[in-house]
Amino acid sequence: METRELRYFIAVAEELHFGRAAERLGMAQPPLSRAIQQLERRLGVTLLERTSRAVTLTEAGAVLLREGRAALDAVDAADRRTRRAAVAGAPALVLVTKAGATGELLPKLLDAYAAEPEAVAVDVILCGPGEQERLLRDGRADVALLHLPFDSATGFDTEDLRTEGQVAVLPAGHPLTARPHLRMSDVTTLPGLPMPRWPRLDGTYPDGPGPQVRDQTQLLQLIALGRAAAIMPESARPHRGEDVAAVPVLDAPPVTTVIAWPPHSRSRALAGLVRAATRL
Amino acid sequence: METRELRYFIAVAEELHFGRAAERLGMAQPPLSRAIQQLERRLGVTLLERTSRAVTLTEAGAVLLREGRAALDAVDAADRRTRRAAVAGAPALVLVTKAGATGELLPKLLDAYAAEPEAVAVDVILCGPGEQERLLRDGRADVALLHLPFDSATGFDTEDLRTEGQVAVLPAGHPLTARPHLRMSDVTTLPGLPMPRWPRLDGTYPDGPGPQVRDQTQLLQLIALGRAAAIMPESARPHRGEDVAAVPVLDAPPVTTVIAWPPHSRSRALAGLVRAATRL
DNA sequence: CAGAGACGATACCCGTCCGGTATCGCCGCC
DNA sequence: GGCGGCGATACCGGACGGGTATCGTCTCTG
Repeated sequence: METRELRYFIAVAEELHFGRAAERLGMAQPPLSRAIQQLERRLGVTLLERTSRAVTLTEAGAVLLREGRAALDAVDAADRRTRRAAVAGAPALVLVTKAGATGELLPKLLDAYAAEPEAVAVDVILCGPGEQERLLRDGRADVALLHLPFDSATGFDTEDLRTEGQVAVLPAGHPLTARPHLRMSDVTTLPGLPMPRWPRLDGTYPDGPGPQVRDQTQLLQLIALGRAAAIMPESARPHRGEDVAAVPVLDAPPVTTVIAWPPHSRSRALAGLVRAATRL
Repeated sequence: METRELRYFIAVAEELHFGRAAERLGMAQPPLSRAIQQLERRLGVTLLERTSRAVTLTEAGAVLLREGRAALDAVDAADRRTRRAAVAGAPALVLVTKAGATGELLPKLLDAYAAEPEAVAVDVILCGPGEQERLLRDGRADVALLHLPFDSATGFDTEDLRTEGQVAVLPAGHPLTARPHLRMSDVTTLPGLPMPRWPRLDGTYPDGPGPQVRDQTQLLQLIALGRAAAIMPESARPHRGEDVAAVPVLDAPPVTTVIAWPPHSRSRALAGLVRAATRL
């Protein structure tokens, strides 16, 4: 099976329409039809059920869509990491983490690693929630800082770095800020202070009462304005009070920050960074 | 990057010899040379350093060898799992585990799962130590029973099933068998009873004094003959005494049996099997 | 020191296969 | 019943993969 065939099939399986898939691939429809037929013939498997009105996935097609995406990610990762490895003076490691979520842990880690004799240049990518896994999987990043249980570390090697409780972040002066600590139920049901809605991976937002937010800054501003409340790890709490206050939430699930990397990529540089992280 | 190019490069990178690699690939040497040049040109990266006497990997080449193997495994997995998904009546799940190492856990699991209403056929593969990961990675198997810390579950999702201590297995009548329990140091230094040597993944054996063994049966026979001793999980201990005796080893690392599967393959059947396993 | 041998690169040729255009067959819908 | 949308088929040209023959270079040897 060639990656070209995989790319073709995935386009068709996602569009469920040969014409649109061909357009997306920048080619004409007939060779695409033929390529899919050939793929089916070589596999000995029917991947798509076609009528002149609709195209649907067979069960085997659904399997190939799932597995094929993972395989293409792996091929892309090989491509990207190889290219990066060849550029002299380029960052030898790319670290990805959620924007504004690691507090002082990230600078500490970078400093500690940079102090090592064999340290190499480390690039940092800050991205939105949930994107880290994809970057790690398709080779745009080599290592990530993740927050369990929010992020999923499935398929990666990890080392635990820190476990912490969560705090409720509320507008300064809100009655609850006088309390020494809170419970989840105190915070999730506040009238007039709904929890914000974060975008899904595809950019759409779930339904609900809360305001839509894209990043930490927006969130803090909304809280300061008295339009929202949020629960976040202690270390993500803003330190200089910008009209917001933080109160520990006793029964919020603890958050573990882990350093994660693809299990097969045990380069010297990566090993050094992981070592530096675990010594923090 | 096409899988054909990856296969070619990996062959050359492993052989470090274009002629032998071409032979292994069943093709002539010149087109192979050209394909590698083209791959290097497209990547914009030198992968191999050639003289007329030797071929060596560049750093980027080493990266592509590692990453490319993983990528090819992922493509092969997509191929195999798609083929299997299409065959009606074929086993919908393939479980792999080390031959003779799971004791009664495996039949219990299969029975428990088979009793479920939506159970599908499960094939079982028994293989040598260390091979499970590869089968899981390249799609010949869907789920595995692994023994931490002996096997590595990196890159897979897992659920813990059981943790147990280890026992020393000794020839019946050996003085140590009278003791109620032992320490590692008691067993590893026994004069005339060396620990056996297991084959590596490539089939070669490490150097050392112990006899070479390939499976559990050989091992037990050698122990019964008074030629070896071994340390193994309690559940792997032979139950009908075949001239061997087992004594708990207090300070041996505990062994955890886990059920493991590729993180992206969350099929209904697999989920059912994992559920049955965790309920045991 | 010259010649043989090993090895990767180059030159050149042929067949296959990929991709394009034109068109067909089928089906739902005004 | 004709029109339009959609996937399949037919056919063609060009690119590319793979084969054989040969070269350039380096090393070892008689």
